Amino acid sequence: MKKRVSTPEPEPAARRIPTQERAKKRFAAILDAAAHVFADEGYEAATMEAIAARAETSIGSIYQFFPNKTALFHALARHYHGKLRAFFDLLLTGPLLERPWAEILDSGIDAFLAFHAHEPGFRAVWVGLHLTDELVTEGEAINRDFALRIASIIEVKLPAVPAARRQTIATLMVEILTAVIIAGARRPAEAGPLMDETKLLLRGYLAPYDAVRYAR
Amino acid sequence: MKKRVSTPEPEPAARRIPTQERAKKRFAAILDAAAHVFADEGYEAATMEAIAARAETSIGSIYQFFPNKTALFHALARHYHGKLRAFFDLLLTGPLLERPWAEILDSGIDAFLAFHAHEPGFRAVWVGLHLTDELVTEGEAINRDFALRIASIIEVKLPAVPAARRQTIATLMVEILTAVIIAGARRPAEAGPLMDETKLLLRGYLAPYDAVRYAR
DNA sequence: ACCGAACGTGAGACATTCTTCACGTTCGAG
DNA sequence: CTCGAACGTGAAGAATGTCTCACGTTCGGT
Repeated sequence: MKKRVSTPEPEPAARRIPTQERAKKRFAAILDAAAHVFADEGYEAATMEAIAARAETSIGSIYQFFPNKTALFHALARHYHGKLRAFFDLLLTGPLLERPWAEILDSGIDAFLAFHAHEPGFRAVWVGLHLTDELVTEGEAINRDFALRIASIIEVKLPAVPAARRQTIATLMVEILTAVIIAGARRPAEAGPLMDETKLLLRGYLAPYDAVRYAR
Repeated sequence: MKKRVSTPEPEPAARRIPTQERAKKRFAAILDAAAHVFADEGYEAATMEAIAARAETSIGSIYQFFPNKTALFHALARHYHGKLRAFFDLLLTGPLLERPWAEILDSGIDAFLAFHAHEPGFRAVWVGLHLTDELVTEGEAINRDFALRIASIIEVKLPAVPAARRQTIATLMVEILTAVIIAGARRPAEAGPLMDETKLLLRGYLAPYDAVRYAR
C-alpha cells in the first residue's frame, strides 16, 4: 500500500483501451463511482472493492482499464483538471469579463461554487491530491493553472496591481477559496456566511487597486 | 483498518499509565515520534511500526499506553490543543494586546508562525484531524477554540466590527491562516511572499474598522 | 538481598486490501 | 453463421498493517 523510499516505481503495466460501447460505458461508470467513493471515504480509505460495487461491476473490470489505485485516482484528477480548464475558458471568453471587477469577483466565485456543487468528486480529488507525496504534483498543477487564470484576469481588470505581486495574490486567492469551500463542506451551516464574508474580504482587500482607475 | 458502518466501537481497552521514570520517558518519546511520523507520512500512511522505530522502542510498548492508532493520534491532538491554548493565553495576557490592531495582527501571525515552525507535528495533526470522520470532531474543537480567541481580540481592538460578523470573521481568519501555512509548507519558496501578502490582505480587509476609532 | 509490581519485547494471530489470472461470455467483421 | 478478439468475473495470491500475549527484564520498597 505504501511505497518504500527506494522502490523505483515498477512502471505501471499498460491497460486495455475501451473500443466497444459497453466497455466505454463501464469505463465511465468506474470513473464516476470512483469520484463518489473517493469523495465519501478519502483516498486511502476508499477500496477498489467499494468502487467496483458502486459501479455495479467487478474488481477485475477496474484493472482492465487502470493498472492500480493510484492510476485510477490520477485519471480522475486529469478528468477534473480538464473540466476546470473548460470552466475557466468559458469564464474568460464570456461577457462577464467586460463587467467591473467587483462583479467579476462575485459572479466568478458563485460560478466556481456552482462548479463545485455540481461535481461532487472534485473537492475530494482536490483535497486528496495534497495528501500524499505521490499525488501532490498533479494537485499543484491544477492549482497553478487555476492561479494563472486568475492572475490573467487581474492583469486585465486591475492593472494597478504591481506585476510582481500579481501571481502571489492569485495564488493566495486560490488557497483561500479552496480553504473556504472545504470548511464550508465541513460545517454546512456556516458555509453561506463564510462565503459571503470571503467575498467581502477579497473585495475589500483589492478595492484600492480597483479605485485607481476612477481616481485619476 | 476501517470501521464498518455497524460496528458499535468496542470501547477501547484501558491502558497502563506510566508511573516510573523510564516509562514516562518512553511515553514522551512515543508521542514525539508519532508527531514526526504523522507529519511526514500522514495519518493513514503512518505505521505503528515506523513510530516505534522512530521512538527506538517496540510496537508492544506503544500498546502499553495507547489502545490503538486512533487513540495515539487523539492524544497527540490533545497535546497540541493544550499547547495552542497556552500560546494564546500568553498572547492575550501579554503587552502585545495594548498595541494597535495592525501590530497585533502582524506580531500575532508571526508568533503563530513561529509556533508552527517550532512544533513540527502540529500541522500534521491539524491537517489530519480533518481527514476522516473519526477525527473531525477533535479538529473542529481546536479550530473553534482558536477562532473564539481571535474573536475576543477583535471585540476589544476593533469594536466597530458588527458583533454578528465577529465570529464569522474570526473563523475565516483561522481558515485562511491554516490554508496559507499548509500551502507554504508545500512550496517553501513561496511561503514568505504568501505570508506577507496574507498580512496585507487581513490588514487591508479590516482597516475600515480600525479607522473608525480615529475617524470621529 | 528479596520479591511483587511495573515494564519492555517482538513473533505471530488476525484482518484487510491491492492485484492477478484463468476461465467464461459477448461482440462484430466477414 | 463462425470465429477471433474484446470483454467481464471473482476466487485466490501476495503484501502490508494492526493489535495481542506470553515471556523476560528492571525497579523500588522492605
